[in-house]
Amino acid sequence: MESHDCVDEGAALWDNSAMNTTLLSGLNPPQLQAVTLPQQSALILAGAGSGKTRVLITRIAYLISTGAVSPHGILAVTFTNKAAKEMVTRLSAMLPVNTRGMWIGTFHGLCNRLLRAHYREANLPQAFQILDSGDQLSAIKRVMKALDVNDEKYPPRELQNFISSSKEQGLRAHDVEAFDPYTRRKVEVYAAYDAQCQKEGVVDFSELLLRCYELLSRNSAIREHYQARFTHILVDEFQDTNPLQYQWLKLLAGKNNSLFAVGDDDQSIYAFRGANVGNMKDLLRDFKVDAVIKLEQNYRSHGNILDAANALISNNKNRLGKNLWTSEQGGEKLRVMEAPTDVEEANFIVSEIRQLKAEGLKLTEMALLYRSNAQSRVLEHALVSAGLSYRVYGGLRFFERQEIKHALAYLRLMQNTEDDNALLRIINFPTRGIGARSIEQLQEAAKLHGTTLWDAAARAGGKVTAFVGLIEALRRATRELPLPEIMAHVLLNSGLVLHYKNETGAKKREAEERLENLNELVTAATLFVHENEDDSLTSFLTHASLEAGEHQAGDQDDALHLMTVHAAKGLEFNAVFITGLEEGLFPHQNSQRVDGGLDEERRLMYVAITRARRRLYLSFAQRRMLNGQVSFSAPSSFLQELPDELLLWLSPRAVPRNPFAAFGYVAPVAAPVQCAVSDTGWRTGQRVMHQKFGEGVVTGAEGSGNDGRVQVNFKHAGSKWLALEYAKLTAL
DNA sequence: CGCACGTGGTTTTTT
DNA sequence: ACCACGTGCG
Repeated sequence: MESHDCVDEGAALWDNSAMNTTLLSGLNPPQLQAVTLPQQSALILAGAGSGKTRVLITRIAYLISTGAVSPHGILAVTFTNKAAKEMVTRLSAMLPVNTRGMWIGTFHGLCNRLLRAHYREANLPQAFQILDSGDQLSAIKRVMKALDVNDEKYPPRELQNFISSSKEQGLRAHDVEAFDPYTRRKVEVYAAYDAQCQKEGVVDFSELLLRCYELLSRNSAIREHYQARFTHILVDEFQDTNPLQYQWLKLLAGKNNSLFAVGDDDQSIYAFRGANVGNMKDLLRDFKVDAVIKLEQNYRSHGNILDAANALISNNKNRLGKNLWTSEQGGEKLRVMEAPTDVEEANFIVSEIRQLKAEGLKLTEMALLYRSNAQSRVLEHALVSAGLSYRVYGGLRFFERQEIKHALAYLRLMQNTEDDNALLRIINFPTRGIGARSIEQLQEAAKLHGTTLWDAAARAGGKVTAFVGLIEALRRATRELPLPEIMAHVLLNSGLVLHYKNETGAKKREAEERLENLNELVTAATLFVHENEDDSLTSFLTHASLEAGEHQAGDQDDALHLMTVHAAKGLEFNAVFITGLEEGLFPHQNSQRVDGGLDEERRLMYVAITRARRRLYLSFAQRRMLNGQVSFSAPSSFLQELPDELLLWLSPRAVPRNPFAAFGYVAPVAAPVQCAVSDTGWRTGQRVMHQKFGEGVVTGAEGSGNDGRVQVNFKHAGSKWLALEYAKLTAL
């Protein structure tokens, strides 16, 4: 990613002293300091584009090449499989030793590895299966049904959230404080859910971490073994760790090991899923870190882009403090466009893309970013009409597709008959005449005898018996086969392939795609066998759950990148379009409800801006289709936070400078106004004063004249609808 | 059993 | 506007 990588030089690599020069050349002073730090815990505050991944990898290479540690003693943790893979690849290019002794992986991957190695001590079956969030949700629904929980009062999704976030805080059901009946009921479901998972031999994602944490904290022999082994623990994207992950790291680090954490508090954009930036400050305290190293030189963006990013982020409170700079001063100004509608915004973007393309910039070098997925629609439409190829990132992943999940469920059930989730998924898919009624009977029988559904099915009759026979036949026939052949056999003999082949009419196309995916599944299995030593079925199923897989074709085409700002973190492009910069959309209106929500939105904007290397477009629309209705919004307040002199307006300037910005006043986020066809004389975005409620911003209006009413978001009193007949409002 | 229609929700997401 | 999910009918 960073341009100057220092690899090769054949023989020199084998010579320690020569190698270090090769390794270390091209590092700037703080980077060098970070890489060559003596054994101690450290926090590397690494700004966007400052070479943080490079530092992390070079640090490992340095430690090994100087003999400070053998590969055996390295534990490197990331959040995504992609990051872990990149680390392994770059490291093996840099080091002549093999990377095998090192443990490099995601939190979940590493915990899985530990739990497999010590499954008895962790009280798990050897071949325990991993539930993805979809599986987890259906498991929760089953528990709720069994406990007769009202799913209107307790939406399953909310329970899922409750359980996951409790686990991420390190709390078991009995640890959760419940003072009201509502919470007590949720705790009950939590406890029953965990019991069900235990019985069925499955674990969800957060369970992997919590169970592993408990294993290490309760079993001193195992803990001490790994503490003695992993003398150097390195963590990427540390700002994204949740409390449990941090506790896990602390446990492994013990008293003597060093924790080398790399992160950027300004790029913390995952608080909504439990990430705790506070871990950075805790780290300083808990590990008595005396040297915080800041990587502030940016190798990615031109000066103007960086200045804009710095200006924006300086509005945030509670930063650890960091200011990016670059030797690439100046560059182009940021281009700002106000369009009347979302459609015209998209058309403008298309014409700019065409222009850039004509100038020789590849489509892959451009990215279209937006705050929410729904926004891609209009953009896609414009791109299709213009004949520009693009790829939307995010969305359904390979192993999450329905047909793939069905196929894997057969394998899971064959391997572990206790897996009720898997059984329920396929007992009647393809349909074999086992209806809801029969399934209910099975569940009752299982409950009555305290057995699994499989055992109940074995004792049932008729069509259920045939199903049990099918699974057993599949198991028998594939016992001795290699993985890809098991896969192919199951696909053909389960009736899955036939089912999709028989599809006609409207569903034909869809079925064809599903068949292709099933084919791809055999390919994936073949690939897996080639790439992994452990080519067992269990191992493949784990791979499927833990690595839902980007498994999409078309990477080689010259296609534009479309994605949410979240998905863009860690990437960079020559030209970036940040779209939909409207108050209520970006910053998103919902962020208002959350403590620190606006700051997180601002960090998100910071991430978006810093993706651009040379050219950055900022665009917004006065009016757009939102949730099936036309809504009107004011320009994003973030635009006001960017210095005037860095902006090049391609449309007449629409954003007034905020005279209060200097005093730290930030207007509340206004919701996009729906159906704002009104004649009240008040325009959304207008700042107003009310005698009782004080200062606020008009966020909506309807009706006309004194019969109308306006919605005002007050700085202190919150959002209110006011009838104009009575309310005395003055414009500010 | 399978389809048709109705209903509710709609920020961001990795494992 | 659109999608995912659930219920009720043929």
